[in-house]
Amino acid sequence: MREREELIYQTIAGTLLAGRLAPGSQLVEARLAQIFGVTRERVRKVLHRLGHERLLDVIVNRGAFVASPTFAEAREIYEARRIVEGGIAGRLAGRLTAVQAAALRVHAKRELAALKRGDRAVSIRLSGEFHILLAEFTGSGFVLRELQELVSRTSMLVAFFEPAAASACACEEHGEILRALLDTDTGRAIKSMHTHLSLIETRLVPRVATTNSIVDPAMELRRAWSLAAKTMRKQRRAATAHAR
Amino acid sequence: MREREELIYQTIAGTLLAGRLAPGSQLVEARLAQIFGVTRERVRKVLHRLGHERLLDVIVNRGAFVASPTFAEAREIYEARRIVEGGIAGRLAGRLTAVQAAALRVHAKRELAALKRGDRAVSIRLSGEFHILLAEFTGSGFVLRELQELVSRTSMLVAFFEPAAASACACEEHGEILRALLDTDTGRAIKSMHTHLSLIETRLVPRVATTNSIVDPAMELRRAWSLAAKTMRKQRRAATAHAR
DNA sequence: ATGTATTATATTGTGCACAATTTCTGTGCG
DNA sequence: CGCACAGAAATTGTGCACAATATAATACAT
Repeated sequence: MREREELIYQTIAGTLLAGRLAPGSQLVEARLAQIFGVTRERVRKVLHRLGHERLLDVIVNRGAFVASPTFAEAREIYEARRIVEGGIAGRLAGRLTAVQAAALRVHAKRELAALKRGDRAVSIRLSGEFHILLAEFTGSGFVLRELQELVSRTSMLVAFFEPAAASACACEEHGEILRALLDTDTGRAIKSMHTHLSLIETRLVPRVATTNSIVDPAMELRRAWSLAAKTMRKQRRAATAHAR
Repeated sequence: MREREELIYQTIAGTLLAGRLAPGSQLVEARLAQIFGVTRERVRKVLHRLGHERLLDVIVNRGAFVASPTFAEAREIYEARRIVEGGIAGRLAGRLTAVQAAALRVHAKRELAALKRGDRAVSIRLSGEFHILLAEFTGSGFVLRELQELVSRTSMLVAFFEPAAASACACEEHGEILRALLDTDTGRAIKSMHTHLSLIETRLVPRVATTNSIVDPAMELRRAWSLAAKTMRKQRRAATAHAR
């Protein structure tokens, strides 16, 4: 029962992060409970957790709604990232271990490969992981968690504000950041990180509450859930098969 | 009812941050519910929230326990602060508005005054607020929240690891940071922030699970609660008096 | 006496029924 | 037609009783 709750969380969070849910639409507890086959209290807990993490707006006596980020909020997120990732870059410059540097080089190579063969989905994912990787290398669990939250919210933003056509991730900038980090010039490392984030930010285009897709949120979640349940069964089968 | 829950949260959090509760001791839901005069569910919610903010360790099926920070964790917190406050300093250097600079100068003066007249309690509080103030001036709500959490956890640490005698806050260092921020030399600003935090860190002294005070947590909370209730009544009286 | 199984106790976790609140809907009135 | 208002419907919030779990105490065997 405990792991099912976690799976529900992952399902909703994933759907949210992918931008498949129309901003502002309500997630009704009873409805979701029915879909996921649990009691309302379980769903309720998950929704409040997502509210705490700012992926949902939960309003007392009214319910949980898909966060509808404003353009101003988007800029604030990027400013926050400049600050904390600037801090990360400053702390990491000239201090990377050999294995860390190697890992980053490998990662950059994979990014380039994905970009070249035009695999947009993988490209986006890897591009985000580069930043997470840097956070990991600070050795601070706190910083890592914070950056994960920031990156999560960033992906919601790009889902709403980024024209699908663009997003040809500025992969070379990661290379520049890496090079700066290997040097001992902290100022340069920080600066390259700042300009990188600012460049990403400029790709966002403001728009006025465009109804992305007015599909029923419940519908979309049902789909995601059946998918998750299927893969879970598959994994479980594989696990039992491996057990004997 | 809603505001009472908030008051309970504030009471427990405050007592925790002041280090008045022995690390590792359990906060039993039923007991607290009785003390605060609410149902167990209300207390339960507050405890889980405090767990999410890492002021309590909540373990499933076992309960909520006062976090007992290890020395290693303490060092991790300070490292995290170096990273994010380094980022803040780097972002703020040479960008402070006139009013911000003035506010910081006033604050520094108040710190010095408190230190000179030996008011330790105020001195500690102001010393923490200096950092919060800087976070505010970034204009990023996200960064502010993060730093508040870090500062909260720092005050728990000093309560456990700092010899009461010391803590003669290195107030002059704040002055140096301020001066560096007014300059446009970002490198210097970051460096002074780093050294400041490192100096604070060295004041902590490791010790092996010293039982600070083995008072019953419930006892201490009861005291804090009666105090909070009293001040609340006073405020309410004042408010109604003002209303007519 | 010591280690182990077993019951007892204390504490947390959960489903459910109902209360409180908000939103929707229709109706009457100007 | 617009607007205020009452009632209905939908939705969230909460207390309670009981289930699940972990810890302590006890009995028992070696």
